[in-house]
Amino acid sequence: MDDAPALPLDAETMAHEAENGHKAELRLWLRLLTLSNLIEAEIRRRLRERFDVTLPRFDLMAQLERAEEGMTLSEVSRRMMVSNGNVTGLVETLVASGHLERHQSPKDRRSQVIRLTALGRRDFARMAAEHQEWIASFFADLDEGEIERLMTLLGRAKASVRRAKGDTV
Amino acid sequence: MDDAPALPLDAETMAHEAENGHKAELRLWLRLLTLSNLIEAEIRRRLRERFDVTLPRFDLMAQLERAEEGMTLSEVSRRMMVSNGNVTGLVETLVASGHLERHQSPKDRRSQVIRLTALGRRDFARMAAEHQEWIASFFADLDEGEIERLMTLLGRAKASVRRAKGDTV
DNA sequence: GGTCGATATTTTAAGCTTAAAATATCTCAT
DNA sequence: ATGAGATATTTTAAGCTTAAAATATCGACC
Repeated sequence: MDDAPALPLDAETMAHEAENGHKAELRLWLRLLTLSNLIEAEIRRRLRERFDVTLPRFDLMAQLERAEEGMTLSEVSRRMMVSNGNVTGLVETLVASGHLERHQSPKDRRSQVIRLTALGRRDFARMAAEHQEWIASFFADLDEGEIERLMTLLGRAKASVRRAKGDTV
Repeated sequence: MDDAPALPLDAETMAHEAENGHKAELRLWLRLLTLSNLIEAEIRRRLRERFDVTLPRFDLMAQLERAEEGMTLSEVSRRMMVSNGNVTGLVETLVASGHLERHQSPKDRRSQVIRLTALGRRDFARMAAEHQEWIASFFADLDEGEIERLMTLLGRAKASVRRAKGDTV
């Protein structure tokens, strides 16, 4: 903690910094974030415009799509990586709009199982089809090899982040 | 709209889909989003824990760091890519905490110029130093070449998305 | 000089998100 | 059986975010 935290940087180190003086890793993070936000904002805009639905609601329905027997709120919350309370509110809305149904779990009286209704499945299918086309068009200028390399590198980055997060623990 | 929207997929197409039946582009988007969210959540957590500050406030201060003469709210709003009303609220908070000062613009009575105070510069410098170390550690398992390739591919992806967004207009 | 469209900012309403606290129920070791 | 700790859910308070409407001012054109 005490060793030279603010030493002037040598020439080689400087050469690795960008025009804005940021380290390569920081520039990478900013580019990643910008791209992610750019895509997400456009998806939100289109979901709203085309289907009058929010992204969180779409994501929740996506989690339930393949769960024929439904899922508990906790399971949805874990998969979406959001808080329990968050899911409570989203489910409330989607039950009210007729897209979801909830039942007490027969095995655990603490739990509720939620499931897409017929309306929910129908509406989600429509939205998912367009959504997939949007995404494909976003990356249309990348060839197969580039997509493959991006997948690999992002996978390695994800592993690195998980390792780094845990290091502190 | 009428031409065969749901034709069964041929073998070659199927081969390009993943275990979960998603197209490569969709899997790429999900991986990108997951990584971005993973990093962002950890940064939010650490900023809160270490400095009791939120990410949007940190981002706003970051925008002002190099603007010796300050910036207008609109300029900040454009650079942060968030709404004007959003900036209004963040500035309110940071002025109250003594990190920002605001002045009427001498040239335009509609505009206000905001600038970091001495406290703001000092606190931001402390936070930015740690923040940069966090990011570096997150990507520590990637070598220089991998970071370089990721930067390039993300840059190409960004260009593709911008092109695709505009296509509809 | 007056008017009109553009720009800067604020306000408002709606919705998302979280952490933390409160309830209810479950599980399991004794 | 029972009591403790774990788990499922909801509630609450605080904060972020946006779109849209409302104000105020600017700039340019007639």
